[in-house]
Formats: sequence, C-alpha cells, structure tokens
Amino acid sequence: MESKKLVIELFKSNVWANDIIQDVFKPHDISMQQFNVLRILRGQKGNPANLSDIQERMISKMSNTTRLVDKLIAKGLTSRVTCPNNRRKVNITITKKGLALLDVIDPILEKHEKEMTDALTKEEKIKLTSLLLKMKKND
Amino acid sequence: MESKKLVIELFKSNVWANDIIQDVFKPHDISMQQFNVLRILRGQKGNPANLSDIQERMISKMSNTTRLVDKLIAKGLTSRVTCPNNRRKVNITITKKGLALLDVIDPILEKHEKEMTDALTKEEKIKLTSLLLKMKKND
DNA sequence: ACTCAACTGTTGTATATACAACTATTATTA
DNA sequence: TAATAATAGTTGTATATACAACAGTTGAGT
Repeated sequence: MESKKLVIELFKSNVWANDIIQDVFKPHDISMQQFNVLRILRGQKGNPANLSDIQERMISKMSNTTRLVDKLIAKGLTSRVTCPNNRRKVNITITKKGLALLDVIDPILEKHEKEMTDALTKEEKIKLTSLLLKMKKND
Repeated sequence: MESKKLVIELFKSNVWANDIIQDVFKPHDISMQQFNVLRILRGQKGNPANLSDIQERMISKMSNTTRLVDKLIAKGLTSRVTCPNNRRKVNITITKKGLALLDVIDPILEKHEKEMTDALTKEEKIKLTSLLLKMKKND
C-alpha cells in the first residue's frame, strides 16, 4: 500500500511540477526540452556538441533530438553544420541569441524553482532529493 | 541550489517511473491513462460515470478524455450511451472484458510498484510520500 | 415562450513523443 | 579492395497531449 501511494504521488508531483515549469517557458516560446538542449550547449563553453552528446545529457531519452534541434535552428537559437572530420556527425552550437535567451530565462526559472519548493525547509528538500535518488538506486 | 536539484530529481524520477510503468501496460495494449479510466469506472461499482466525473479523478488533467474513451470503446473495454435525463451528458461504463483486463493487470502492477520502490524501507516510502504531499501544499 | 448564458462533450489543429525504417558515412575484415 | 558491419543522424508513421473553437442541450430570467 505504501508503494502504491508513493508511485501515485510521484506521478501527481510530476503533473504539478510540469504545470509550473511550463508556465515559465511558455512566454518565451520554448519547451522544457528545448531549454535543456540550450543549457547543454551552453555547458559546452564554445565547443560544438553532436546529437548523441545532447541525447546522453537529456533528462528524457528523446528519440527525436533531430527535430528538437530543427526547432531551435528555426528560432535562430542554435546552428548546425556537418562535422568536417566525420561527416556522419553534426556540430551543434548555441548562438548569441540562444545565450541571451538563457540569460533571460535563468533567473525566472530559479525563482519558480524556489517558490514551488518553499513549503519545505532546506533540510526537507535535501532529504526529499536523497530519497528520490535512493529509490532509483542512484545514490 | 537545493531547490534546483530537487526539481531536476523530480523530473528524472518521473521519467524513471514512467519507463517502468509503461512496460507493465504495453503488453496489454493499453496506456497508463486508459488504465486509469478503467480503474475509475470500476470504482463506480456498476454506476455509470460521465466524462467530467472521470476527468476529475484523473491524475493528469486530460483535455481529451473523449478520445481516451473512444479508444477503450474500440477495444471493447468500455461502453458509452448518452444520458437519458440529461442528453448533454454521457454514461460511461466498464464492460466485463474491461473488468477482466483489470484483474489481469492489477497484480502485475502491484508487483512492479513494490519492486520499483524496494530500495526504500516502509518508513522511507511513507516519509517520501509525505514530503511530496507537503511540497505541493496538499497535506 | 423567447433569449441568452451556462454546461457537457466533441472535433480541429498544432505540437510532442515513441518506435522503426531508412540514408549516408566510416570502420572492419576476409 | 570489395563486401559487410557499425555508427550517426534523419525521416515516416502512429499515438499522445494541449488548447481553442464548436455544437447541442439545458437552465434562468424576462
């Protein structure tokens, strides 16, 4: 019974968190997944990434990273060129416009992350995080 | 920082749980949402439900419950007739085939729910559940 | 009874995601 | 070196979801 309750609460928590986070991104015409790609690209610090690099670091597995990048390119937030030394690969980089968008969204996201967890003390947040990790056998 | 870590871990936990739970339903050609509708209908104990009844009890909000029920009907798991006393409403009921499917899936789901949380003690499961509830200001 | 608002559900459209088939390129190996 | 396998990414298709517009039915006020 505790297991069932927990699993249900996990799903409810996701719906709840999703609703809040999507509201952060919606005004900037970007999805959470697209934002994650941008963050990964920024983390490359100028070095290009190829598709499998991005996929590895995405939260959800994403079989369709190609189309995700397509959309970012259409918005001018990333660029893509085929890799000269291995023409199967592509070099994906974030543009200045993409970096600027991240600069706008970052503080808003952080504010919402704080607000949505403000019913918990710092210790409770840490405890909750570690229980989630333990559940997934990831600690 | 604890807030950001927690939010990320929430999303990762959902991806993780989704993967496991979807594997439970996939062999039975049913989605988690469809299964939830069936469970709600079974909970009616013979009384029909209309769409808004179902929507209220769904985990995710579902603007498309109509089509979800369409699919269950196509599989012979539910039936739908317009409500005689209020023709705007529909009476949705679960069929014997639907009940039988739930009987098959229930123990499998329960097994997976236990297994996926078996890294936690009973007390930790309860603690985790209550922290999730507290986070959402739902306790 | 007539008009208008509210309710209930359905449908259209756009976007997102999952899975499999496919293309092009590079590496292996016989 | 020719054939085959492995790699990297793209595209097709089906399904899922979100949001808005729509249609039919009922209720309320005049």
